[in-house]
Amino acid sequence: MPHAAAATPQLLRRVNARSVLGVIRTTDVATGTELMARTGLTRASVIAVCEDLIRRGWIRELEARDEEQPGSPRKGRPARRFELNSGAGFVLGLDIGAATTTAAVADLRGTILGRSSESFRATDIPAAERIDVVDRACRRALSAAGTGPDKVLAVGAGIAAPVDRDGNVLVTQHFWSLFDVGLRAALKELHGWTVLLENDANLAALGERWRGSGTGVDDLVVLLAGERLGAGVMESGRLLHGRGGAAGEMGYLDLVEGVGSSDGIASLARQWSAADGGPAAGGEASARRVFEDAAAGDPAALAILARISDRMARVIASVASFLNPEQVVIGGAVAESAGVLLPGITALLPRFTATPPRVTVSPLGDAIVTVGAVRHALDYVEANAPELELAR
Amino acid sequence: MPHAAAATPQLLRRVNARSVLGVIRTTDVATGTELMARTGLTRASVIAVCEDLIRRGWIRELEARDEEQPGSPRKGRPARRFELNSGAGFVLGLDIGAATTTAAVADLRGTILGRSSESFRATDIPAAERIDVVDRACRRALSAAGTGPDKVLAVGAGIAAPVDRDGNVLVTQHFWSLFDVGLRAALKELHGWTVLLENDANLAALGERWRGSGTGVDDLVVLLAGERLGAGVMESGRLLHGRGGAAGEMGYLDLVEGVGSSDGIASLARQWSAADGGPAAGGEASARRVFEDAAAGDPAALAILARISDRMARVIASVASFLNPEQVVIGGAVAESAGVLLPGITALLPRFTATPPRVTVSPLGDAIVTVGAVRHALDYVEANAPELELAR
DNA sequence: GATAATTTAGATACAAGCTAAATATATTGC
DNA sequence: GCAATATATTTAGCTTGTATCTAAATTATC
Repeated sequence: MPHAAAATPQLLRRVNARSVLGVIRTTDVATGTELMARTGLTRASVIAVCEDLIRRGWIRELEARDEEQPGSPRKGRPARRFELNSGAGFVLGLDIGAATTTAAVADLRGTILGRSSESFRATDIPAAERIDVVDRACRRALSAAGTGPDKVLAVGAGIAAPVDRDGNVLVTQHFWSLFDVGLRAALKELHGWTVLLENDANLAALGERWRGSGTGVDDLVVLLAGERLGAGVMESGRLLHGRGGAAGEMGYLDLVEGVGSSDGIASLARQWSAADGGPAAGGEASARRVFEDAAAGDPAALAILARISDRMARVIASVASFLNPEQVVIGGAVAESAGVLLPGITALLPRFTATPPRVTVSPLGDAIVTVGAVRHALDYVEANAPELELAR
Repeated sequence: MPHAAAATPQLLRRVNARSVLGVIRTTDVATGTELMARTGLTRASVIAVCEDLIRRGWIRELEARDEEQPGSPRKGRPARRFELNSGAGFVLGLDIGAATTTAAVADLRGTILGRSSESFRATDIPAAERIDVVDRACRRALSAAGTGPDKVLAVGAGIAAPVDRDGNVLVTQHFWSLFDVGLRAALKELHGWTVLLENDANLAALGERWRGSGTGVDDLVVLLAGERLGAGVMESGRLLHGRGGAAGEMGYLDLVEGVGSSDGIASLARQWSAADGGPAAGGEASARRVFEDAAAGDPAALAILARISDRMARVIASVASFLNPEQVVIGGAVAESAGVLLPGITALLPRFTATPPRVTVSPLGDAIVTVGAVRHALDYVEANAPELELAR
């Protein structure tokens, strides 16, 4: 029996409050008149909503201004001015990798105020120790941001494993299974935080659409292309998960001609330069070395980059053919270097797909997942504001 | 400037009316008390909403019952009983193929009451003639259903071309470009109908989720697998379109090992049986013949089916790997015959993907697209009820 | 066959939230 | 100082909801 929630008059206030808050979030300061124009509400309603929001701590009213606003030589009675109380709460964005966890703290505007990275002692440490390291990264980032754990409204966390729509980790991979219930329960108990787990490539897509090269693109694919290829897919502005959260996994590349594996750019550069008798295989720097050598004009390195371009073109084309995104962004550790590949990839695409997307490289660098995690947490906060309790 | 619509008190009635109508749609008859239980509204509100809906023609009140209801030996004051006025309006579902157009008429419950197919004189006839044929199919289907054009609330129409979220046809393909503006404008002018264009595979997915083997599955892929492979993809209960509506196109199969083209099952069966020196290539019946021969134990035919199974397993695996659907349905002209392929496909899947979906065959046969088109039109009607005007 | 129990209907009171219109209040410019 | 202007505030009224009480219709029981 679907017991739908009845729409009571209070629903109107919730809807309108969210709408007003949405406008205030996107402007520096807003007057009542501006809010009327942008929400379609009458002044009485706008004021009532604003007073509500002030009481709940989400916005605040500015005092009479002394200095002249340059852009607004106004006459008439001065308007009441409202602004977002951006420090009323904070969110955490986590990038939990195999070796390192990075935490970022942002205010309600999404301004990142603090960061901290902590490395794990080893890759096979027990879950409790792992959670401890994550917690330490969070605390340090909060300190750096000048705030504390009780001000955190939500935590977005990215891991390199399939995560379904409800934030549950697909348990086929032992390594990450510890994080599913464990992390959420631990941080809930320690600080009362709500943890929103997501796949790292999915968060990268959120981040890229928010503050990367795909701003405002509704049909966007982000390829994390460092060691192993993984995709975060947004269609019509929504993340794709699939039944068990494994959407964006690229195992099918094993079967694609001219590709054959889901190895990433750094991995390929290393393999192929080793095969060429280049720098010893396994070297951390050898991938970067290939790009440097190519920049210096080394023919062997250039040949490797051409092979990588061909391969990436096939990968991107296969995705573009089936999902028809407007844009594909290459992100991850190699994003900076990958810029030189773009002309080659773009030129090859029409050979492999009838619907070639725009291809760009992420400007977010290492922060791509944490930025996305922050966005994910903010999405949650914004969806639940202003009912969400700020004070604690 | 996003001029959001203000939430006025009338919004509540709209929301609640939709919710009440949704319950009535899924039950045969509903009493006030049942509606209270399932909507969470109070009796006063339920009655007010129902009276509204009666006035607008969407539901009607049943008279006092004479006969005993078997399942309900009730005491107490008899309840008022409401039911959907399922004949208050109708929808059309069209399957517009290259050779033939089929129209289906359904009432508000989705019961299909009439069908009609009309063939085109040739494939290169002018747009006006083509639209004429479509119109004739519509009129005949409406007659068969015992209703008329003025009772049509919406028309869902499927074509074998990419259609974007707004119902615009990707103009790369000349053949279909005529249908974009032309069909919509013509039917609007002739009858005042609202035409909702969609890709045929997408409609097949809607149909399959509604009344096929994928009922209620949120992450569902339907493969139209007759002549050319095309996919309709639902993720989280929503259709995927991509930027230009080309999502679900399978051109990437050209690059997949062991596949190499997006030829469908019937096409492959014909090709391979001709190569074997089987029935002359091009014969309409030769595809079916392969399945018949295989059923009779013919080794050559069995070998062809094994090859087809391997190929389909690779196709399904590639999709499953990237989108992680819960289920993949094989539909289209060959769906009936394809049942024998299922064990083979299912057995091969784990070799090609870590996330093998359930694979089934569509029970909807030729009607798969029209059923989906009806569902598409009903979705529109239900989303706009009860504001949508019934009388004309 | 009258009475009690039960179930639903209908009526009344009231609260939340919105609009609309009239009135009041600061500020600028002359 | 006064008009013009832009905004704020107040008041009345509408829609829609909930909650509560009373009335009506039917079945079960004595």
